[in-house]
Amino acid sequence: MRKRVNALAEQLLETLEQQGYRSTSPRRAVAQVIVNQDKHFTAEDLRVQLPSLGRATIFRSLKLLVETGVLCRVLLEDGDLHYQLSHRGHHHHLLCVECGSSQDLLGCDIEELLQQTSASHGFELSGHWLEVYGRCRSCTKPESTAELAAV
Amino acid sequence: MRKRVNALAEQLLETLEQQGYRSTSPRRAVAQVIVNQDKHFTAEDLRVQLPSLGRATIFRSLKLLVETGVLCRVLLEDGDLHYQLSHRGHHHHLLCVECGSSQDLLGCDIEELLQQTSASHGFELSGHWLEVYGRCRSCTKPESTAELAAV
DNA sequence: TCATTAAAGATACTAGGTCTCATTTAGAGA
DNA sequence: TCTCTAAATGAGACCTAGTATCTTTAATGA
Repeated sequence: MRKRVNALAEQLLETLEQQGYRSTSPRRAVAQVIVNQDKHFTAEDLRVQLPSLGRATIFRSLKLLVETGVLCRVLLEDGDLHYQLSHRGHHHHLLCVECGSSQDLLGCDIEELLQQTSASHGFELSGHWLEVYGRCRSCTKPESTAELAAV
Repeated sequence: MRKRVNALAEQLLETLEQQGYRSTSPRRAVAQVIVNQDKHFTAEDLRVQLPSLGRATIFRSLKLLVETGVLCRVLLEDGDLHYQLSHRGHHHHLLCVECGSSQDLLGCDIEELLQQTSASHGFELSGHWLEVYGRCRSCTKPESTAELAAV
């Protein structure tokens, strides 16, 4: 388990190195913490888990990881922006408003639909941002432990 | 021209009054400036145009107008959130990345598509956020004044 | 017109992020 | 392996967007 996580963290650092960035010990620490997150997180979350790193270093690392495509930003319903690992190029998220987990939205042919609709408005499409909110399978299960605890 | 704008500003204030909020002179000033904007704007934009109002008042007014549905927030490509007048309930925007203008996206059956796709992920849909970016008709026109000026 | 109470203004504070600058360090080359 | 240099770090000032608090002002119903 530990090994797999470290391997994934290694992968992030390799992505940086391939783009000419150095593999430093603060970056290794950030990568390790990021791959251990089980949901989207904020810079503050990292800061708490890495109290020995400078604040600026954390923000710089996040920015770099977003630029290199390792992380993506997710927009919460209230307008807050969080970070999470990005597994593919352009994609969208299904965000559970209850547990905060997120899945990638697959098989959604929104691009074509948007292309058509934009064209009909005389608009030359260049990009879009889509986030989908709801409750995931385990949060909708009536016999979930959360439900039982609440009763 | 002036009159029409004032009438629209009056309408915003009436919406507030109908919900039990007072029609004060700072709110009238904010409403007037808002209806004069030709694109999405920030609190800072209002502050510059209304230097005599307190900062907190501007933020309070914006918050109130968003809550009452008069304004909506638009997400820019870089993650910045701006404000703009909202003409309908739930809707999406086509944002021109060149001139900053925005149109409402009409005739986009995205809700149904998302409903289906979410369901196939075992996800109970509760909401979504969509912004579409591109270039509007006048910014794509090759003989636009902007193009000529640049040559 | 007066009393009540919402709203305003001033200002301190918070969150999230950037900038500057002196110091440290990764890693390329001798 | 040592040395050099550019890249990266850490500390902390600063910035932007927004909230909280507290005192004063003013809208409105009686």
